Amino acid sequence: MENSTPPTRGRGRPRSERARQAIVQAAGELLAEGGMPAATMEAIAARAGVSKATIYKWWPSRGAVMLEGLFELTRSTLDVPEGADLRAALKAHIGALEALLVDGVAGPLLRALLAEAGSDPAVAEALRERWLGPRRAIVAERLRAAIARGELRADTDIETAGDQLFAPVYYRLLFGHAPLDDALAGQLVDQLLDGLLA
Amino acid sequence: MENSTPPTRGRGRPRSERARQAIVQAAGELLAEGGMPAATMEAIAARAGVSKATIYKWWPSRGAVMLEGLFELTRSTLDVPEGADLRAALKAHIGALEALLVDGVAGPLLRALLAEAGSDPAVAEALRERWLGPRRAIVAERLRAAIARGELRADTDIETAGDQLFAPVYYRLLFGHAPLDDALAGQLVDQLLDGLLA
Amino acid sequence: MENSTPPTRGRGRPRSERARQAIVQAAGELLAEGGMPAATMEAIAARAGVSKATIYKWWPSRGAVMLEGLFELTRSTLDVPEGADLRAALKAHIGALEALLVDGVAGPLLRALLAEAGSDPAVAEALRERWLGPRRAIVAERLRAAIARGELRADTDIETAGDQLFAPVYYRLLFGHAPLDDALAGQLVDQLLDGLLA
Amino acid sequence: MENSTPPTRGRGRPRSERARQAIVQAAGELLAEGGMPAATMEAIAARAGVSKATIYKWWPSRGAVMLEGLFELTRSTLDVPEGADLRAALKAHIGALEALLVDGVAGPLLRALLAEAGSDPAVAEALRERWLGPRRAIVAERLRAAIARGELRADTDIETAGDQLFAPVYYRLLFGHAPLDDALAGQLVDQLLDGLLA
DNA sequence: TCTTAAACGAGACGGTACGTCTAGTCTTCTA
DNA sequence: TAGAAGACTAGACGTACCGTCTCGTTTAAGA
Repeated sequence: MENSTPPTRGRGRPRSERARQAIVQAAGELLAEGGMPAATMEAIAARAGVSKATIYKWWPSRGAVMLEGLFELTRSTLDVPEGADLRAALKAHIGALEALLVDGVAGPLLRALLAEAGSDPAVAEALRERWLGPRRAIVAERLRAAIARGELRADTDIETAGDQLFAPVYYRLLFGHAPLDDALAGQLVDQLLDGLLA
Repeated sequence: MENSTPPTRGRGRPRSERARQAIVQAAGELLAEGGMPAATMEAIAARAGVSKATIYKWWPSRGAVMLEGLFELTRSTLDVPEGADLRAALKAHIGALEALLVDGVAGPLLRALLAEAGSDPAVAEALRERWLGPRRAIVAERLRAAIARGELRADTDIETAGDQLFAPVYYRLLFGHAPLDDALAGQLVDQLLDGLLA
Repeated sequence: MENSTPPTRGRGRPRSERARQAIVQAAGELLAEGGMPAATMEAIAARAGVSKATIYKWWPSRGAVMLEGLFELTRSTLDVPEGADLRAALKAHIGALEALLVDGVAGPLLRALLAEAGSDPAVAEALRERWLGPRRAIVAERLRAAIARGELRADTDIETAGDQLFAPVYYRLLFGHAPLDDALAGQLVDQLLDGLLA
Repeated sequence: MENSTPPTRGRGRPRSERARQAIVQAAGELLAEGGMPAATMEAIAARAGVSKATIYKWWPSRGAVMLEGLFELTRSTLDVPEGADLRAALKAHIGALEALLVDGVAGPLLRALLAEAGSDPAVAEALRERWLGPRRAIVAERLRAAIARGELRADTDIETAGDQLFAPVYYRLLFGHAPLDDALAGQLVDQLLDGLLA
């Protein structure tokens, strides 16, 4: 009878979970300390106490390491406040995204990944699939439900509405022309729902 | 007031305008062809038929070269449609930005510069001062006038409104999750002005 | 006196003779095919269908594996033609050495070992003890007997005479400036015994 | 009119003679200190205060660097004692070769090069052309003259005679089974010229 | 027959050198 | 004196092999 445990426990020495974590963490630390140019493979390996070959064995590029770092950091940040009303729920989502990006390494990490995405389609794809997609899906679902309830206009373009709620957060992160503060989420939601017209 | 003396004509051989243009153009071409990793200083110098030292003599970094490339490409794209009404004027502005980014090298150029901005504050500053600032100022002025006319609500946050109009364009450029098409400008303006509420 | 207990037969699985042979043979094949740089431990293990750890368990270094390869190849090449006269016996010895080195892997093997001997005294020692020594001893004995018989001059330096008979074979093997052919053995012996003087 | 100075003084920065010497010297020192495994490209570059790229720019391999080192060390060791009689001249030649190899780095250098010659035909060729050839040519000429004078037998094989004079020196260098001392040269010449027969 | 223990294959690990590439700087000649 | 050519130092790149280390498996001796 077949063994049902899935990962097909191989014969050789198993992959070191300790090494995996040390690599991902070292990458994040270096990025936070010295920006993208400091997070070289060489430095990551040295900081993690790991051989470069070990990194290349499990990740095809620096971008891939950082992707894993980003997803590890933000594994449990998609919890959706179920009961809240639409306005509060949207503000909560945007506020959570801001909180995620404004401190810690997630902000620099995401900036580095957007840079890599320019020349590495795999990184771009992963960002869309695993970062952007889930967040947009939650909000899209909320908006769709609100339209169905008659709370929002029927001709609302959900894609674009999502952009208008989330895009400013990335925009301010990247250009740095305005702060990512508490007021932002409120203004984004209120202005979009109520409209600017007098 | 403009300085009329042609910038301190020194003793020796004057700076070659031919070289300047060749460098900036070569940088743009390489970026368009092979993305950021192809636009090395070495490759730019070779393509432009120029010595690397000449590039370093006039620009402090690759980012600075690309900044000049971006500004050269988009020198005359801030012409504002004076007479139009608010709605049309905003759509025209957003549409012009989309057109600028969607074809040619301005899109990749801007992505590269946002990456560099992460580790080079001078690039970040230049982007804010010379790219973002003028565009935001024009729209901010429009919005301010509309508020004064009583056309828009008095409590409108102009900064945030500008973000909600422009940020989605960069957002789609960087993540590539949705197209930068003609419909976008219209949806952005209409949804923001009218609001989403039924 | 020989120990008669077959080397402390322990409890566990006995050493695999099949593995030993596969390793030594693989090393020789790889050396013959791609020279020294091809005969890596990794490649030997792969070719032999053996784990690297198994090699390191029984040999301390690559040099040691190759030593065993050399001695295995040449186990029974010291048979001495008893009855022949001095001149014929010496020619037979040199000819046998040439034959050994000129085809098969013994030549490249010996070259590799001489290289290793430069940085590994154990290899140098083993080469002297087990390769050079026995061959020189046989010839030295022959020469000593001939001196005793009055056939050779009493002031002959046996060490140096041995060198003059054997060294040219290695010399041509290593530098490749002249062939290791049949004529060589005859010329070496005749010129040394008869002298060059007219 | 063409410039007659041969090396076509180019436009750019000229090759640094200081770097060339430092590299060759560092290679020799490292070889002397730690044998072949210590003379890595990395270590040579570090010791010479030179970038690895500079080494690879001028030499295709470590073997090529060492070849240049050997030839530099032994540039002026082919001076032939013209007037001496045959016996004395041969002893002088062999003694000079011994002196060259017995101290300093020439011995280890030559051993390293013979190892490389096994897998790099260019090194083998260079050794034959520039190391072995000149030395053998001088002795061959001497022997040829002696035959013409009737001092040596007419049927002497000059190639083989050269081997019998020189090969033992390399043989002892490589195997280390007997010293490279002053007596050797005398014995080699006397035994070969006079023959071993009583 | 069952236990025990050594040797085995597979293969991941930390380390180190490889040869290549790019960044910037420096030196020389030419325009 | 600017510019082109090109050699220079510095250091990261991704690859390969080293020798060591866990694993799970195999094989025979001893209980």
